[in-house]
Amino acid sequence: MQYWLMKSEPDEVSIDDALAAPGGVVPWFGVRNYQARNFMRDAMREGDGVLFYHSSCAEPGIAGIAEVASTAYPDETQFDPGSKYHDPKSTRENPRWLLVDVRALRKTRLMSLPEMRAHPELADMQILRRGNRLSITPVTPAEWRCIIRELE
DNA sequence: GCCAACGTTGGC
DNA sequence: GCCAACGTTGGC
Repeated sequence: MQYWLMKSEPDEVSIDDALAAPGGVVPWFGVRNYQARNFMRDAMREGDGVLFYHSSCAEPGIAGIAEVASTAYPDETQFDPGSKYHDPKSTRENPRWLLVDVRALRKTRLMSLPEMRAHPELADMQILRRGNRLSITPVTPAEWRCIIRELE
């Protein structure tokens, strides 16, 4: 059992959108970074805990709790010429990009970046590091417990 | 819209 | 394999 923080742009898929999906399950499409892909492919397992993070928006921060709902499988958007996630170099025989399904469990109050920074226990979180751009990052059990406690 | 940080690309 | 140029991310 591991824990993760996953960024989503709420204009694209917000925690409300995910909760409104059938069973609260959404495919985490659009990851186009090898490190993030490898986390999904090599380390994520069904039932892993997920902090649902809203990025590139007015109020960036943790907005909900979710869980990993599948192992990795090919991201269909890479094959769709009409998608902004289309990758002409990827083939169905050898797909370059994968995704996992994520099940939204509940919406929380927003835990903002400044609030996260104010917690000494969270000081080492990857999301808080300068220049961090990775859309999927591991969260330690201690960080997870701290955040869950704060959001209760 | 700015801009720092970082990943990717491609010429050599 | 180096590295400059370029594109993207994402908070502010």
